[in-house]
Amino acid sequence: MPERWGRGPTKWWHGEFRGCGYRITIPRQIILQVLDESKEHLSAEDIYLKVHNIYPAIGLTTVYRTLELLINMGLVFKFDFGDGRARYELARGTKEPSHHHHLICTKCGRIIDYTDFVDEELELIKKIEKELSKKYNFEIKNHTIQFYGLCDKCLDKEK
Amino acid sequence: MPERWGRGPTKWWHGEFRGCGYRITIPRQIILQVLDESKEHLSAEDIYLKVHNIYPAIGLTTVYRTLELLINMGLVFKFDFGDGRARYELARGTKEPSHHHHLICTKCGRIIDYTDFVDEELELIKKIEKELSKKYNFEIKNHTIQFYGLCDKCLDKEK
DNA sequence: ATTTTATTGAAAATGATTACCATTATAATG
DNA sequence: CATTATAATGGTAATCATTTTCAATAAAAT
Repeated sequence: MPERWGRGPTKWWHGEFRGCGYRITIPRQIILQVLDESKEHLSAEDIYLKVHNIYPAIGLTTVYRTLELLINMGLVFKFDFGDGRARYELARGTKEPSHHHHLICTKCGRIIDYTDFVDEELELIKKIEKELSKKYNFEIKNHTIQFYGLCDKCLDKEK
Repeated sequence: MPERWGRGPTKWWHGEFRGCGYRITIPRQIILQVLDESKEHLSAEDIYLKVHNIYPAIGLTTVYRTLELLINMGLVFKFDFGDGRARYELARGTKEPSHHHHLICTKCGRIIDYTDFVDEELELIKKIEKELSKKYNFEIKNHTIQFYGLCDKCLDKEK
């Protein structure tokens, strides 16, 4: 759904920004573009490097600051895979609805996204979400299911 | 099951240590004691402070080192709730089998352990684990289910 | 075009975790 | 029990991701 709002590079999230009283700036546009173009779980530095390729004047500080803003707006999710750096991902990717279920190798840090059992999982998750948010009066915005262990390569190396 | 292996402070994990060629030292004993006596999700510093109360000569470095050792031995699990500090927990508590399913408030960092739906969840988790480990040749050692959002107190404050 | 004020970027500060290294303590051996 | 080899320790310094600070800049309202 590109360019639905008139000519020029007007994007879907412009309205969200204006609605919150935030300004639309070049760094913010490019950071969102980078997030939108990558499916991977990007660290702040990953994002910084990609952004830097497009527009070198943008600093790492701005990347962190913008990510925090986007998280508060609900446009970005932050993940922690236990390797000391956070990962960021567009909440509502322009592609399919995101599914944050991972296999994480505790040795090499590899992250495998699996999409098996999506239906069964989401059914259970939805049910749990409903009950828990009622019981604990908790507003659930996101969830993760992570399996930790050793990937095939690291299992081989152990022998 | 206290003191089953003769007199003196012989613990269940002594065998595990000797089997791996590791020495049994005072810091290690106290760190394990502290972990065993707390149910909470302790940070390294939490553990350090508790350990320090029992035996002040033990340093923070040793706490970190010992935790890493215990993780590699499979006796301790490390968690990351996204607040910048890792949390540690005995894998096989002397109490009930541990269940790492949490509600995490992204505003104040509060962590709620819920034990609802345990049976349903574990049934699905077990099934998924079986299939995924086969499909990806991945040795699964642990898993987490986390829901992120706003807790009741932080919801109140928003108004 | 001017003005207000949010946003930015560089550098410094912070906080958790890790590396270094000389000292100490465990446990194997005589 | 004394000796010895070496694993383990603890304090300090280093590292790395993330935040804070602050003067300069740019967005958008006027």
